[in-house]
Amino acid sequence: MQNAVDANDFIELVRQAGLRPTRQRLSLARQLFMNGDRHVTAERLHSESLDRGFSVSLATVYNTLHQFTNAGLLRELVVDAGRSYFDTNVSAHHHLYFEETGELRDVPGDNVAIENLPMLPHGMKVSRIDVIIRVKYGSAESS
Amino acid sequence: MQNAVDANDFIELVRQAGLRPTRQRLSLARQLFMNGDRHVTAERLHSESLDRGFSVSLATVYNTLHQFTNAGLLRELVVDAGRSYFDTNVSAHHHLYFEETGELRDVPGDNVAIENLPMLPHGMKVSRIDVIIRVKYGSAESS
DNA sequence: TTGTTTATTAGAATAATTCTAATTTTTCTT
DNA sequence: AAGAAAAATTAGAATTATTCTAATAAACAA
Repeated sequence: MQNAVDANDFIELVRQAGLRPTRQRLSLARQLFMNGDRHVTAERLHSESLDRGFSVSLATVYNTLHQFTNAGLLRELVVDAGRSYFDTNVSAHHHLYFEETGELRDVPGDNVAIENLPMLPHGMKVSRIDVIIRVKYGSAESS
Repeated sequence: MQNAVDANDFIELVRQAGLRPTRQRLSLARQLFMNGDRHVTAERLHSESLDRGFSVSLATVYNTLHQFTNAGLLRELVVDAGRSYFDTNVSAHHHLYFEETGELRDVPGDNVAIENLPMLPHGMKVSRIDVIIRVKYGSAESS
């Protein structure tokens, strides 16, 4: 177990987000960022924590997810009403959403071109562009 | 008031959606489709109805919005967690979302090109592509 | 340490939506 | 037009995701 990833490896990450490296935040950071990209809900992250034997309140999970999002470590993602996903991949990219299973998969950002952005009202800027390609079971043809 | 639009003008629309043309559905259809394109929430449509002196239950508003959506008369649209909008424009198009005000505006569909769709798993088809361009107050540059 | 600031927590509160079971309306059959 | 059957509407309860509250605990600076 010499070089297993442990929560302390995330102290700097959390500090640089302007947050105190508490046990909870470190543990959640580890769960989020230890492996590759993830799309996770608050509930899921919470129960995952409990399963791993790390007790944290749901309120803290929500707080942490929002703080990480504000710090640019996560991106919030809404695919269907009444449920937020948090994506650990914050680079420009889009999403493939499997309607039946609820699975969410990344699509490289350069696959999608926004051609003629409409005129934005004066003083407005684009803060983000979300593209969600919804797929479902069925034979050929896009709807 | 010879040719004011009244709810009966929507009998055929509702029938063709495979639904009985009840007072409630006709009145809601009128509110939704009488004027140009709209982006409306259930709560809004409900209170608008009451204001117009037409009493309908919130449950019926929800039922009707979903039935119209299933019939292809509306398109459901999720821009932020925990709130659905229903769009009376069901042709291919996208959205501009003003983060501060919550305003939602249509963008013609041909302004956005999806270049290299990733390989879809066998037997899957695209059911819809949602593009939301989020804008906020600020000087120039996209994020 | 000791005090001050910031986090965490359990549980209550809120908000949007869905469900339930009773009543009313619409439609179909005659 | 009446009666029966099917479908729709309703009030209010229930559910779900999320946020709030105010009390306790942990982190940091002096």
